[in-house]
Amino acid sequence: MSKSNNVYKDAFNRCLRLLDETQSLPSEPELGTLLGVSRTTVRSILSRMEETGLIAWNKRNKTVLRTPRPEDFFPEEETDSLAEIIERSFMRRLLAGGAEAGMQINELELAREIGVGTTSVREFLIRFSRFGLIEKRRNSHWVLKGFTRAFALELTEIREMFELRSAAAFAALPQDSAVWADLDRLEVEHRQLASDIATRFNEFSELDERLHRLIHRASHNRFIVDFYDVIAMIFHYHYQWNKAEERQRNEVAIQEHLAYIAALKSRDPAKVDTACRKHLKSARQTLLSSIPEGRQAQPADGTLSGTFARA
Amino acid sequence: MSKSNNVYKDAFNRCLRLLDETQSLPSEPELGTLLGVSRTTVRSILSRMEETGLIAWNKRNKTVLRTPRPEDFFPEEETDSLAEIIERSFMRRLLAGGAEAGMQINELELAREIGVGTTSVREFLIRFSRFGLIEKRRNSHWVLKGFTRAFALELTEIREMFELRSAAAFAALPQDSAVWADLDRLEVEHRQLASDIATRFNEFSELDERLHRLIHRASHNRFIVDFYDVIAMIFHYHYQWNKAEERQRNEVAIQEHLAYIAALKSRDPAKVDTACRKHLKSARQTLLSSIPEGRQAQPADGTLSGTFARA
DNA sequence: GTAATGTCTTTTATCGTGAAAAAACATTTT
DNA sequence: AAAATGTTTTTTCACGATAAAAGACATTAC
Repeated sequence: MSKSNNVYKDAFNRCLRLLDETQSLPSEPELGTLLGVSRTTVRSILSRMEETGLIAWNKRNKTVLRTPRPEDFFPEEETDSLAEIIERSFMRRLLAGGAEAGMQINELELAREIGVGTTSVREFLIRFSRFGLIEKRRNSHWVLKGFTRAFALELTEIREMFELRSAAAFAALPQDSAVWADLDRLEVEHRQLASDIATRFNEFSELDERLHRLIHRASHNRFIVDFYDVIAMIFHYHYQWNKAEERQRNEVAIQEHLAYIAALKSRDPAKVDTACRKHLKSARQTLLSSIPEGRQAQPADGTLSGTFARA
Repeated sequence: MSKSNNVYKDAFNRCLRLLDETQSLPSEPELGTLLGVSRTTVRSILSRMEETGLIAWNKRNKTVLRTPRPEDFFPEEETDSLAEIIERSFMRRLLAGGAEAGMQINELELAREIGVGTTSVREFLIRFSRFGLIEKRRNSHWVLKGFTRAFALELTEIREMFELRSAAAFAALPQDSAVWADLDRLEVEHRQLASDIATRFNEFSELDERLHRLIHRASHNRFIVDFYDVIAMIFHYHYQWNKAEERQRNEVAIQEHLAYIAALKSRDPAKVDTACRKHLKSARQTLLSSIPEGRQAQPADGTLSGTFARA
């Protein structure tokens, strides 16, 4: 097996959702742009849609024949890229416990357990190393540094430095900048979510990321913008892992965001600074409270995953 | 060819230099630690040394028979790791000109031109991407962002933020911390270099890196420490590229370093801040002055290297 | 009995290979 | 002639295979 066709399958599924809305599909290049894939992939999608009787396809004519049924879709798990599969699998092991700082990471074993080639695992580890959780020993294995309290403190220290600076830069942006419209839109979405908090509290993390990324972008500094990838990754898995009091936490965070947004709109540096600090402080608390003081919990079944071995 | 034995060759050369100093070599594990390689490699080295008549080897007895001759050494170019070869080759292309922002990077072509497999090039690009000079398009090629003025400004902005914080943390370190001895040692080396500047000015960049790394380590923050890799990489190639006024620049920098060291030793936050700012400001000037305003120069022979292609 | 050497096993680093996907080129349609 | 479709070429992605290097285990020496 050389390469999975997840790009095609994922784009196919997304294209199926498009069928609901129109009677005929646009041109091949247009579809390619829409789905973010090449024309080659678009044509594979169209071929299959024709075969399964979803559309009639003759050159420029792509007429929708019927609404897609559940069985037309490829299974969700077949649409993930290898990198996503490896990341999820790796993070599960990391957070599931038994993964103590100093343990060795075995590429070959990780690859075997996930059922992928070693090259993909190696490339994942290299990419992942920038998050500061693992480290490579020259011509040898990787070492796990652990998702510890120290890690969280180091991460938040940088985050606070970067976000205070970005927020200040944001507030100083000219009135006619497009960001103010983006901010208004985010404010509306925050208010909607706040009023619907009882049922939609789990939608907060996506909104959170969008607001912070918008603010960070005002720094116009690629290192600051890129660093948000580290934060986003950590918070993504942290949210999945720590569901305790999720609703209440998010409710508080939404209010802090609204205050933060108001401060930004005031364009008063002092107010921005205060609101930003307040929110970052509680974000840090949330993250820290989810990390046990000493070490990670042991796995439920009492066995150690083979991926991480004691040094 | 699956893997070059550069680890062995490099360790062999380093071991040869050890022969000058002693009549007999230490135990295998000891040698391994000394050279930073495994016993397997140590034994290969000893085997060859025995074969070429450099030593007599019988179990624990490793007697030196003769001083190594130039022809005993492996050629320098055979001791580089693939990663180093690829990095040098890539940076040469990048800095040699003709590499404008927005150009595409072709993995396959790069691999062919350097004469290595695509896997190694891919891994290099992934590792290199954290420097912020290239960016990956999803399921597609890499894009060159270019070694531009904007890049230098973004880099120095972060550097200044991090170093001011690290320097403050450094000055606050307890008197009995080991770093003060390290700092004293560096001060001595700076004074020695200053008095010998006429002949040894090119040794400054190594000293520069050591001082800044020592200071950054005081932050106790892995992201700050790791970020120095970006700075070190840029300055490394920048120094190789821009030799104009090198001696004078280094002379000035040494004096700034001495003032900076004195400020740190005074442990007065205000003095540290002033000295640090002053040095960072001139470092930024030096870097910026080497980057042409508009774009990189065109290659001398008028042809475009195939590695980078217009978008 | 500790620490070395000798031997065997496992892991890492790198390549060539082949399918998926992108990109380039050629042809047709409007 | 601009923009689509049809066709071919190139590049990316991922794998298995193999030599280098590390690591583990067994044996010997002090």
